[in-house]
Amino acid sequence: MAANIGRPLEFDPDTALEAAMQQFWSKGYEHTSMQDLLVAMNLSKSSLYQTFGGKQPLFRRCVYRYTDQVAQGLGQGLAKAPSGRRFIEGFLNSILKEAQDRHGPRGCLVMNTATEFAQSEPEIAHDVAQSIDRFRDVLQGAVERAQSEGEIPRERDSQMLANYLVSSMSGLKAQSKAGADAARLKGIIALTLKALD
Amino acid sequence: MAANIGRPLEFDPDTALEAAMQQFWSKGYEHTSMQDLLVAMNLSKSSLYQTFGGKQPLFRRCVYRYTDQVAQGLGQGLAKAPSGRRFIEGFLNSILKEAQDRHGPRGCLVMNTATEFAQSEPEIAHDVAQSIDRFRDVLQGAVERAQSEGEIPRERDSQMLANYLVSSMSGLKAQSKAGADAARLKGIIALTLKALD
DNA sequence: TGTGTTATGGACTTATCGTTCCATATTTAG
DNA sequence: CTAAATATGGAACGATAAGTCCATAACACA
Repeated sequence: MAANIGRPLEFDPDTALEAAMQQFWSKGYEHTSMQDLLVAMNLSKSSLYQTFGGKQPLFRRCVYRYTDQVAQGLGQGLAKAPSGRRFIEGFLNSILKEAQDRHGPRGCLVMNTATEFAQSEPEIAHDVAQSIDRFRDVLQGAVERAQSEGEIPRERDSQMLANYLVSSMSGLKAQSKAGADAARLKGIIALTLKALD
Repeated sequence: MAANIGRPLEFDPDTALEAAMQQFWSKGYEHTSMQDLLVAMNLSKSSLYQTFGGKQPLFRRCVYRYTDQVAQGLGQGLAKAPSGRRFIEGFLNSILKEAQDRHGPRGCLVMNTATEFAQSEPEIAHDVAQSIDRFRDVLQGAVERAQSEGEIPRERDSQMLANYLVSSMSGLKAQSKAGADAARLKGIIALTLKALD
């Protein structure tokens, strides 16, 4: 496939992609210029175009990468968690930490993308919907584990609960980004968990 | 104050502002160009700059206008509602209608603005935080009315419940914008209401 | 009617955007 | 050592953005 002939790349595409993702996550698509990307990724314009095809294709790869990382991270967290319920609690509480992150609260890249593009770009809207369903599926696994462990009533619809958790996460991250303090977020989280009983 | 001397305006500033707000709500700040605004508002560039000062000041006035309209609309809805609880249910269910709106699901202009600017523009972040608190205050009134009517337990913290409702609304609107269908939204709404019991 | 005041339309300016292109550098295969 | 292939750096391009400026139009008042 990839011919091993010719001059070799002077950068690691994966590292560059990660840097681009961080930029888009912090500033959104429109507020990130090519210049910003070139600096963050530490490569030349030609290399960016040759390797990633341009700004928009790069962005879509970043959203995909983010989705993978988050879904995979949640899956691993669930595997290690002492119980499904505890995992869900930890998942919601982790939003509190984001506010103290060095980047500040950046929200969820997928939902940020939905806000920026869902209305105008059908292809990106499709990516977003797929990402959301991936998050939902992992959380549904957590709900079902909690049900099997007796921490959530078995008769509840696990898929709906998972949809609810995705929606709640999105709301919480938006509140955090909009300046809500820790006390407010904690209160919202506590109420959110009530719906699981 | 406003001198009534000189050539009179050929447009109604309030109508123009409403048109600008609809544009910003539909497309966001960056995706709305001056050209878009001039067409939507039906006025000349000079008039826009003279009357509104430029794109950013116009945008902030639009966000303020939106906040006023929503807060006032909620207040009137609450006054007419048969009960506090019923008002809250109607408030959440109204998000379902937005998806069938001729504009499509546009989310909440205030939260869209938070997503686009909270990280980079402190002044706008301040406006956003104020708007959120105004929404919260109206909803807190609804919660307290429901408590006095025996539909929500009196011992619950009405302010926290109101914060929770704001966050839930924001999450729901984001899900709607991201393509969630009516069934999914209804399920989330039903779960959201459980937290009030 | 004339003067001061504000509004309007449109040309113009300046900056920045994403993208393309080409000459040059660096590698592998034969 | 040569030729083919790929990567890189930087100049140049076309488009579009927001914002400014000025000549002209339309009013109120005296």
